[in-house]
Amino acid sequence: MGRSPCCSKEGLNRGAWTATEDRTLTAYINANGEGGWRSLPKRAGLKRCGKSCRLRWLNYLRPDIKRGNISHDEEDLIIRLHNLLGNRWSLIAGRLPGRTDNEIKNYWNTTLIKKLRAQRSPPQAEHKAISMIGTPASNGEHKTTDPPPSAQATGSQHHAIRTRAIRCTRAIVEPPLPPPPPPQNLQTGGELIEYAGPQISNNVANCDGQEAPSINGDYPATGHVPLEEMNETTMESWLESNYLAESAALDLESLTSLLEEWA
DNA sequence: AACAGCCGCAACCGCCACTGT
DNA sequence: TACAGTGGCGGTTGCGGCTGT
Repeated sequence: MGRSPCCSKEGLNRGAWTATEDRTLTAYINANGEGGWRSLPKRAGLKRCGKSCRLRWLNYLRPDIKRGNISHDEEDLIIRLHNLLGNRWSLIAGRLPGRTDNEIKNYWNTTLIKKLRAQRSPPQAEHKAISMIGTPASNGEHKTTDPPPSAQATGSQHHAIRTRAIRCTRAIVEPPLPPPPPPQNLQTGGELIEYAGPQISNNVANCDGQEAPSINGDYPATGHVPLEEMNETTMESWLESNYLAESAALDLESLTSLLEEWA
């Protein structure tokens, strides 16, 4: 690959993790908690890069990980969220409890791309299908002049949000977050998606230092939106009616901020 | 049975934002 | 303000299993 390593790899194990390494890492994190990834390998007695430990824990060892068998509803949600957010896998994963960004990214790049490309095979349906698999954020602000592979394949025209998630953690006032109200399920086409919605406190600044829309712990009270009807438009209106009724017009930027708050 | 090609997924990488000094 | 350290993200790679010949 020819890239310089992010940290010294001398004497470090690489490649697939062994069961022993997994046990060591799990035991250490169970005893000491997450964090301090750079120094964790030394403290835990692992010959691994800290980044590698973090990735292994987050993508594989975490106890709440749900692996394999992505359901039809989950798949549908991934497609719709991707249509809205682009390749912001961590945000998408945040809407799918137990799923990791890496898993969703892999699933998208392997399974969904092909599936959706196959769907668009009829020429008349091409435009519609293209809009489903577009990468809006990538189109808008991709770092290079070359469009990303998915955009090359699709050439979609979408709202550009951002390619990378920007962490907005500045809280002007940081009251302890009350526990969220009991989850309210969003009715989907035949199944229920557990609502893992916002835990947004008052007076949280957005990226511009302005106060974010006041949500004040209000949670969805209306509008069971069948998943099959959920698209960019219905999702916006659903979000607007349920979260932003008191705020000014919802634009995609604020929607993105909202979704980031959820994550 | 042996080989080649394909595919899925775990892991690695560089980049960037955030935080503390 | 500048800088270094750290954490997190998305893109990419390559290994290993599976399938077809």
